[in-house]
Amino acid sequence: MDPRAKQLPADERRTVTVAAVIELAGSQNPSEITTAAIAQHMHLTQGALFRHFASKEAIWQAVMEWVADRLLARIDRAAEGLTSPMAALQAMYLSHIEFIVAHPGVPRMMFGELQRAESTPAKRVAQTLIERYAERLGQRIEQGKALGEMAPDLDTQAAAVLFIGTIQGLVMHSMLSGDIQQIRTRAPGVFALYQRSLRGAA
Amino acid sequence: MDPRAKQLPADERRTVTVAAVIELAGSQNPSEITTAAIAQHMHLTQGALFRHFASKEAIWQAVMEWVADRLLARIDRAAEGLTSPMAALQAMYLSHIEFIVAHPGVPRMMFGELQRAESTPAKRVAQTLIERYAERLGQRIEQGKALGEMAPDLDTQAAAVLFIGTIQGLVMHSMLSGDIQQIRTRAPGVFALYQRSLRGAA
DNA sequence: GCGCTAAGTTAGTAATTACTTACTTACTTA
DNA sequence: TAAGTAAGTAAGTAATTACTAACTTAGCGC
Repeated sequence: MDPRAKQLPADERRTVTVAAVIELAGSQNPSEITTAAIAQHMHLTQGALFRHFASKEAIWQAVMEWVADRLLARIDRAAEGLTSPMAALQAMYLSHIEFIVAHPGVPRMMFGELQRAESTPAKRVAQTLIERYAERLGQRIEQGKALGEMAPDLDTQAAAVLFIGTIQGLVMHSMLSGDIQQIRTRAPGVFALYQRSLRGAA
Repeated sequence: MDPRAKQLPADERRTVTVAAVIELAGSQNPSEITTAAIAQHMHLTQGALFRHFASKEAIWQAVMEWVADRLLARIDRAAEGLTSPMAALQAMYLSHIEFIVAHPGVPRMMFGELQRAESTPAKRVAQTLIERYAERLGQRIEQGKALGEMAPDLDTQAAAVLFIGTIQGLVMHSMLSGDIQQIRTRAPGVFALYQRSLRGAA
């Protein structure tokens, strides 16, 4: 049934490894993912992993880089060409939600990495990701104020923090219910509220 | 300097152990806290811990119970006697922020527990805590709608999710900056936005 | 088809970790 | 003060984990 792993060129094997970790993180605590579990999930022996990665930490770094690249590309593509800053924020929000539904392990890995005390390479990648993300949010919010779509007295940084909190709240909720799909049905309602907070007081 | 631990009665020793874990979680990844580290932090040998707790899991359960009791008591006390639902939410919010500043390890532990795949006793306590928390939020929001302080068409559950997200966003932000105190200065701005979203559209 | 190299396997190792147990010390109370 | 008990110590153990090294096998260029 599981005769033996097909041989793959090194870069492909690395790609597949990253995918395996992302998948595993969807169903178990990322900090408890062992190299043995990763290898097993790929139908490979544990030792083979170390032909392609110098250490477990290097695997995590590759995983976080994959996440950073894909997520930023995704929200950029979603907001591309949208002149309305509010519409752009909404598009970024919804594409982020879809990303999480497709890869439920991602928010868990992100939080897990940021939690670390030491500054590992993987943690630094996660930090840079959020910084870049916040930059993009800040730009759109500033635009929104300039164009009159958002309240002129809006606290840009608070609005960026709340945007991320919006998603975090949904993630928290889905972890409680255990059903990731729920995040999709709850998302619009939460964003509607967020939108109101940007528009200004009554 | 550190001659030997003073002997303590069992219940006091358990209390001190919980405090030690909470403290440790403030400066390191909760999932990496070992029983040896806990014991060392209390100036005790590792073996002594198991005189008072059947297992490490039992320690975590006690810790989460401590958190649940204190946090719920704190937000209840803060909102007590406030007739305005909006003012009550704000009081709960601010007292929660103060709780986090006093015990920065708590949100990390909460998230870490909820992340677990298996249903451990500690995880169940964390789940119950959030459920109770959400209940209280829901009550106040419903009151706010009934009294006209909040938009009548407000999505109660979305508002509760966003409330928690509000705090989660601040926690995320503080984990990035590495400075927990920042959460205190950023908190009012974020709550101001949240408040706007409850009041209703322009 | 031959030979070289990249990829995978197998069976380790050292370090760490939760937990145990036999013994010792401190405290209480009769 | 003597005895009993609760609390703490010291030195383990078995299991797990990341990583290694000696070997086997697959696949590609000539």
